[in-house]
Amino acid sequence: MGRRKIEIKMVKDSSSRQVTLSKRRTGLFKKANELATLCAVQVAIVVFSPGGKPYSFGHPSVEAVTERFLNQAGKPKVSIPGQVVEQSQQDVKVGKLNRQLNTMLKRLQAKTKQGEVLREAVRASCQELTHQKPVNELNRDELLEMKESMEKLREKIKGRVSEIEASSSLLLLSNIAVKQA
Amino acid sequence: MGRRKIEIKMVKDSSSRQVTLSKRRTGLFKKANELATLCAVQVAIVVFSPGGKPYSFGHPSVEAVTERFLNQAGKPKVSIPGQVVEQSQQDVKVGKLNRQLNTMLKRLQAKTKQGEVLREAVRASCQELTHQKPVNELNRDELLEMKESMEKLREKIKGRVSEIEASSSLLLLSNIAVKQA
DNA sequence: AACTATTTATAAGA
DNA sequence: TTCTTATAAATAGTT
Repeated sequence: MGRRKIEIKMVKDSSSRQVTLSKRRTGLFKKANELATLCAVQVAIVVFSPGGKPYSFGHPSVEAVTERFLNQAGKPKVSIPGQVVEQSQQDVKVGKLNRQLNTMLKRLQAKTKQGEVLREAVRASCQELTHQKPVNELNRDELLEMKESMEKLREKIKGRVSEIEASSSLLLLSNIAVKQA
Repeated sequence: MGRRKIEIKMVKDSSSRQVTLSKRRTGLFKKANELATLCAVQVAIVVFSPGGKPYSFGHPSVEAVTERFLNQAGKPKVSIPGQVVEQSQQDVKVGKLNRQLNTMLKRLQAKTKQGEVLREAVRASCQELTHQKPVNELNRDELLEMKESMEKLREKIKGRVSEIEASSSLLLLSNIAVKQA
């Protein structure tokens, strides 16, 4: 689309590669925005440059769309207790089940990494609060706001712990079932 | 880009909206593929149609790119204990800290949803194993493979629980620090 | 960043 | 849906 036709191969010159990236990234995001508007769809795009810089576009947000995708991608197609199931779903192959378990494992590994980031953030926040930004330098409203944020976060984390413990128990059960065989 | 110029507004006619979606989605994915090839970058696109159908393009994969994005998006820019910090980092505004806490909260909410999907998957797997696919219909290798998968998964979940508990304790500390003010 | 000559994407129509 | 084609839009090479 320009002065001459180009082959779709990696652009060798690093400098022009960056120019191409910048131009085409802009074009891609514009197209995505048009698609979202014209067709009333959700769209998310994430691009990582070779240097590791992230660029993203999302409607309504990258997080909303990608989480939705990740969640439904892992949603098992096997039957759920208490729900009516079709015959085709009852014929699920064992291999499929195994793939699902592996998918869950991968997701959990990702979450473990996220957990490390989170913990580090909390540590940093704590450090910041107690050593780098003396508490008496904050005004009353800022303190209250921060306190609320932290309390909410703590509640969420507590809830998450019990959820995970419940999952863990179920896994123990299924593990025992296999051992009995 | 066609017979005539169109405004970038939602296409009213449902039928032509679907045609537009189909054509433009194809175009968008093609562009993304070209970008990945020409510029040696990672790209992921996710589109959800109004009906909820997901369409995606990823290089090397949607999962790899979106997980990377989600993991690094929350990485705190505040100082980390035990590391050398630059002066500019020590001047972090309290508002920034608060935004980071809010970001963490959002991420946790997303994880909570994921946890529900996971737990349901485990339930379904257990059900499948004990009721729908009698264990004696599986061969020895299949059983061993499944058992291993489950044990790995259980270990990961246990690890995650202790991580979260650690975070929880730190949060309690920081909460107390605020209260003292 | 701007500027165009071209290529590419695509809106309508079949 | 798929194809055709006139036209709008994107962009490669250049300044």
